[in-house]
Amino acid sequence: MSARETAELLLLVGRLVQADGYEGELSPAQWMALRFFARANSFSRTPSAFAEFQATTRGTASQVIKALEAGGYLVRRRSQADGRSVTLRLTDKGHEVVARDPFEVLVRAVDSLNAQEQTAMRDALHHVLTTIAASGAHRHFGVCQDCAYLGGEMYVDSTSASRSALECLMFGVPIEPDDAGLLCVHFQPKSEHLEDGHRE
Amino acid sequence: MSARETAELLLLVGRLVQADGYEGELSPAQWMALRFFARANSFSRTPSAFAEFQATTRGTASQVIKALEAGGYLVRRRSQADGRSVTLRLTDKGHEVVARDPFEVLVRAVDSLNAQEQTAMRDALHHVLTTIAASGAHRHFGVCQDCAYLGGEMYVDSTSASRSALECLMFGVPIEPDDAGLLCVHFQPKSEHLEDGHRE
DNA sequence: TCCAACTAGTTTCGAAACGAAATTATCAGC
DNA sequence: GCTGATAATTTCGTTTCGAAACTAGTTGGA
Repeated sequence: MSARETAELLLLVGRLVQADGYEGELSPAQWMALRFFARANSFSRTPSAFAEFQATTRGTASQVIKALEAGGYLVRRRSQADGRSVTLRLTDKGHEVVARDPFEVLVRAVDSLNAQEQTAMRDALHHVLTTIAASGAHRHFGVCQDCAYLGGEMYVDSTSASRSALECLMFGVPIEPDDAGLLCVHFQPKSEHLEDGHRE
Repeated sequence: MSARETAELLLLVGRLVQADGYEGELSPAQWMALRFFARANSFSRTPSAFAEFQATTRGTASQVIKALEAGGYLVRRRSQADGRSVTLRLTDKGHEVVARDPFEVLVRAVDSLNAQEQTAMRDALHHVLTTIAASGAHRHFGVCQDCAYLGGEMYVDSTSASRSALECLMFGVPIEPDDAGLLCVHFQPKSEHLEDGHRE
């Protein structure tokens, strides 16, 4: 009963923030895309990855990207490894704009919670998202730190960003320091229990 | 920094659930309307209230309602108190459908959290929603129990539904037992501090 | 080498959802 | 009755979306 109420609140918050996004230069979908490309690692800055992240089709994703490109927020570059593939990158203008995201209202609201509440909320959302992703056909994106394919040097302190030579076991390539904290399409949760383990 | 991540998770969960809503008989907007009219009290089952709840215009709300009415999910009745006003009610078919809401995935996901986590999440969402509502032009809906206009008999146990003769101080009318737990347009938070008070 | 199956991305199309503005009907105050 | 406000609806043009068709590059046999 209370679970239903909480779930409704969740949906409503998303709805309100999205509605706020309308009044401005970019549409809600465009904001989502810009946020995604700002937060995705080099493996994941592609139209397909964004489509999956957004639970939409590649066609729709393509249109959103085209609009952002036309507006000068994104630039594209063909992959030299795979001629079909395309990588998107934020321009300076794009970076300026994400800094003025209307979504900052939500960030500030979350920030006004105390540390314990923030941790509880993030962990709970994490759990909910994993559950939904498991039940549906959706993929759950994540960062290297929480990924099953993370290899190389051990790290001890889970709160500090890792900066030593880590390796992605999926591709056998070193993980760039800049990429370690960014979202990845190929993310694989270590395990259900481990994912929830760091809760106090 | 972590607040940003949490906020993104929040938005993403909303997006995923909405995407799930697409595959079926009803559109996401129609699902929202059906949920709203299932959970709103008798003061609030109007097109205008739904529009405000959804942060959309009355015109858009009107169209969604018309579609649901045509599908046999809602019935309308003119208010005898105010000839302009209209009250919507779910049909049996409407009730059947909300029970099979794709959004149930989210409810189950929230339900899989332990009691403490659920409470923490609901309180945190509550706080976030209030903050957003305060910063923007949006109104925050709520239930009689948390409302500044609640009068009449005292209640002690906040977890059990109140069943004695409560009164709405705004209209000076008794609150029907069925309405006490439902959302209300005229909801007014008691105070910022009291709202956050019942946290441990 | 050639060809079939596959994958990344794009385009097109029709169905919606949306906000804005105009419209109708009703109410409240004078 | 007259005026202004309010509840709801209608209309219109724009935007967004998913589905499906399409282009181009890749992969893996035979």
